[in-house]
Amino acid sequence: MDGSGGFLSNYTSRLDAKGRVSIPAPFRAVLARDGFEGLYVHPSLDVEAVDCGGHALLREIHGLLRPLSPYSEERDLFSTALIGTSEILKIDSEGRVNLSESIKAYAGIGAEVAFVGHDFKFQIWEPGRFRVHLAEAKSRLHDFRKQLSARHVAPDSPPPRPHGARE
Amino acid sequence: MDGSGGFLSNYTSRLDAKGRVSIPAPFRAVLARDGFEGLYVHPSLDVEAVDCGGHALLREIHGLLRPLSPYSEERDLFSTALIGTSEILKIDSEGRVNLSESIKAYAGIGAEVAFVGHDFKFQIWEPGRFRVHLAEAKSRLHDFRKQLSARHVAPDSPPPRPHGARE
DNA sequence: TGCAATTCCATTGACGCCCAAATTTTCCCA
DNA sequence: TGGGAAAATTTGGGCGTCAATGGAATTGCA
Repeated sequence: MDGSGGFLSNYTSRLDAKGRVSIPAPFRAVLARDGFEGLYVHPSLDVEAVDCGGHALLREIHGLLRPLSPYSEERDLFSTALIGTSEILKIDSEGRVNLSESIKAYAGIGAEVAFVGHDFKFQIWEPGRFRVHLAEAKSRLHDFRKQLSARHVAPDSPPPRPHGARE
Repeated sequence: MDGSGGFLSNYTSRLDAKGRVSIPAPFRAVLARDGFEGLYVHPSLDVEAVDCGGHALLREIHGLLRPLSPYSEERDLFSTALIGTSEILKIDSEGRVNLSESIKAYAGIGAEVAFVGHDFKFQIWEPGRFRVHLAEAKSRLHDFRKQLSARHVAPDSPPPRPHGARE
């Protein structure tokens, strides 16, 4: 099912003999609503996967660049990494795309890919790498929540604060 | 009776030949009041069960992401664990859902499931695991209350040593 | 003209959707 | 307080649609 929100959940599927993969139908529904023609794609900045999306993703990218001063080195770097390596893939009438060689190389993609929802965009991973990445993400999230809860309720160990200080 | 509050009590039922389970009617009433279309589902962050709900649960999950800056590595990572593993299940006209394979795998679900109310959300468990979890929860709660009462009785004596110093 | 890439078409299987039966629960009245 | 009727819920199944996949045909390019 597909709510009215963004890209959600994850799906794995095989490339066929010609190297095509069908974008999961729920994701296609989001793209259709977004109204972008084709699929906007660029290598992800900090992981070995590719970011995909439509207008919403583009907006996010431009939002990242806008605050950077026009001729700064920083802006140049981002612009090179994001825009310079972007592609727009065609989506055939069946909802399939053909990943370019450079994309497959970057993400280490072979016979299968994993589609992973990130609300305004989704990522394409080599499934094995994704499993590792997901485990890492869960573990980090677990630590993060532990910190949060430790701060919120200190069940039976009142912080060794001298007096009755309100926080 | 079903109050006007959240998800309450627990129910167990079997999956049918097509792998469907009907959501207990009292829970459906809560969902209807919540107004969410479908059932928002996510592997629980703390236990081997799945969290289910509507807008209220969605708010909890997205609330973890909101404070993180848009294109940060941390944001990406957490959204992998949160959004990438969420699903929205369709509820048929009889109030049944079809659990995905990944959900069943995560929770170890076979032929039966237990629905457990948690106020603003409910969980789906493999019944055996739930019994174990419940037993442990009771035991932990017992210890916890013991500490509390001990503190009351001895108002100014040094606080009793906490139990399990945390996993 | 041969090769490759893209578009189009067909098959398969899964899933959503609807209808019907049976069991359980609720409520009312004797 | 017990029986029984009515309603609601839980089950089971059938059918149609859509998505995924594989192959065929057509077009463009060398």
